[in-house]
Amino acid sequence: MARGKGVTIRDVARRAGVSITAVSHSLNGKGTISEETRARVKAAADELGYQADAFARGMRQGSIGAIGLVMRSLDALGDYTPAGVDVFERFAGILSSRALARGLSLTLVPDLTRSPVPPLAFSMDGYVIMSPNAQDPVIDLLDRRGIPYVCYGKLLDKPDFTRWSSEDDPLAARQILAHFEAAGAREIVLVSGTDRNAWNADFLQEYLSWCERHGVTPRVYEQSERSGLDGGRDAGLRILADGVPEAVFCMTGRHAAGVQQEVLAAGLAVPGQVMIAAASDSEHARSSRPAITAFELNPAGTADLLLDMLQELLKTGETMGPRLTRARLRPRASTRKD
Amino acid sequence: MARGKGVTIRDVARRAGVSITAVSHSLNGKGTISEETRARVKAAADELGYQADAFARGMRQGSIGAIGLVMRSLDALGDYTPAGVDVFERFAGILSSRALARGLSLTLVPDLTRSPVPPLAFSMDGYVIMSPNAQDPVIDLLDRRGIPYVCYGKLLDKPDFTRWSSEDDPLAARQILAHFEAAGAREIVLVSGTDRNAWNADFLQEYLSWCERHGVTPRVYEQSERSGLDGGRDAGLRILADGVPEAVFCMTGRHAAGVQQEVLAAGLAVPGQVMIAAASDSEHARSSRPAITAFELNPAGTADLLLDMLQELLKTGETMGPRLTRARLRPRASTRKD
DNA sequence: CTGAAAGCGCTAACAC
DNA sequence: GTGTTAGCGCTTTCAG
Repeated sequence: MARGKGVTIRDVARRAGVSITAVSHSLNGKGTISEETRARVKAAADELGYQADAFARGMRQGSIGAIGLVMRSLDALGDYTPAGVDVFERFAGILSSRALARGLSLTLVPDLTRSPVPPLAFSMDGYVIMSPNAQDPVIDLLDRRGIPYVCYGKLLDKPDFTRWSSEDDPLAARQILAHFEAAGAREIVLVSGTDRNAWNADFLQEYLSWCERHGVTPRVYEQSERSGLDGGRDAGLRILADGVPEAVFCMTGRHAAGVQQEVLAAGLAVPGQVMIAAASDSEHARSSRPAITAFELNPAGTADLLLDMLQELLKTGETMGPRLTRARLRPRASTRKD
Repeated sequence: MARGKGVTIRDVARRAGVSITAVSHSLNGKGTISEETRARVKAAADELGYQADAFARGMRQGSIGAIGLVMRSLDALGDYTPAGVDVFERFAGILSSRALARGLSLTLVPDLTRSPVPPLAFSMDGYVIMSPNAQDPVIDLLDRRGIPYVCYGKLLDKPDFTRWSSEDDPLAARQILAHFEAAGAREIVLVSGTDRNAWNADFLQEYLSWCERHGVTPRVYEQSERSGLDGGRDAGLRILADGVPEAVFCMTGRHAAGVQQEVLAAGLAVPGQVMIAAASDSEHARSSRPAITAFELNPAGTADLLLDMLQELLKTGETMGPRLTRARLRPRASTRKD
């Protein structure tokens, strides 16, 4: 059952009146087969609805045309509910359709280090790891097993690791800081996430370096990515208690929306007195009033680059990275100062 | 490469000083093996980090612990971008983690009838088809190949088909109509989607039957699920042009938000003059002002029921359905009449 | 209780 | 150009 209707290469060979080698070679364009035989075999295969058994083939060639996706940022959540960041919600679907276009199927594999590990997990051709953490056990496991992988986001603790792609986060960080600056803000607050990934680290570092260059005391408020709107409100209250800043930059759209609610509730004007922006766009950012300026990430472009790298890695055993895409800043009312 | 580090059953056998049969039986709890041997084998397997090759195993037993997910509602979109309906965005992730808990991995397979079909596609143990269309070619293909599947949503053109699960849509439809009625509305308009699936059909049918029972002339406005907020605004304008109703019921949260924007723009009060509700919750519905009443679907519960059915089907060759879950009506300000 | 051996469907040497 | 054959790693009779 579930095995290509039981039509084997032997059936096709019999039908076409040739050997099974002839069938294999014809269908895979491998050996030296006359055009005529090739055509006859193809016809026979079509008539029978022949489809090479993926397992048998995989067993012989050691690869099967399937890659796995591990979403580290979602592993913390039991139910894989989107964390309110557009890019997470969309990436699996986008990667899957991009992979399909290359003849690869995409399997979602939650945390490989937790049992039960699905049987196929260690037989994937390779993996895409989204938002790997520092000292990520999943990365260790793949290394130990010698399974090829590429990452969406760099490995914080392995600066020599190059097989990653992502939006250019430091660039985006500088861009938003310049955006605030151009609108006249100097006292800028950062609401960062708590996951130990490159995304948080890069923005934090650029922020700190900006503060240093401008002689401003940094104000960083940590808030779990998963705390959502309420976490944003919490951060907002803490920020206001410490003194009203000219601008607040949040890593997630939900946090930004929460901060904005509290800022408005305190009777402050957005963007008049406080500007607000987010490092990742989401429905919350778009539909808040005023709408919140945010970066639209580029999961589609990044997915393509990651697949390029992974395929190269599978083929040649190595690949060169990192490869960067660009996030697009979407200026909205929350930072419009005129 | 990518093959369990190359540790085979033979290596384990040698290490434990037994035959490969003993290893296989020990690890799978199959034959009659002494407790002592079993323990020795297990120890050897652990030390070597042995992991049975999924392809070899799959080849022998014809199944591999992997199921496929086809999202018909998203196949129409090239990039699998969520259509603004919570349940689509979440279902893949939820199903994947629920499947994992049962030792199954989940592979996303966009439209099986379009090439190139990934190699594994026809070797899946079974499939979950989300929102199958009427006369769905994917269903035909699976039937032809004899590949087991279950559906999220019934097959409109196959009333005898029972291997499906979903929220009880007719019940939800009656519930929202009663909700409107209780708030004093009689002239109710339906903004339906255009996909030919059970979801649309069931709501439409209950709506028509309600109208008939109440001697009200039905007013149905079709709008593609993919038209989003703009589509909702368009529907809103058409509705207002035809006469202001007491209530508008939209299949998607985005449509509802769009309709509400136009209703408010026309100077009408929501819910004072026009009430609005949606058949599926989404960020749009929640963050509109006033917030829009909507049904919160139950993808987690439905995923479990679907997996129950699929596993039963795989094991016994048959399963009984349909199995219904319940959507929860979330009353919000858009229908609060006091 | 344990092991030898057949064979799943396929690909790739290697003969013819 | 074409066919024979040896396995890939595993499970499963079937003898011992």
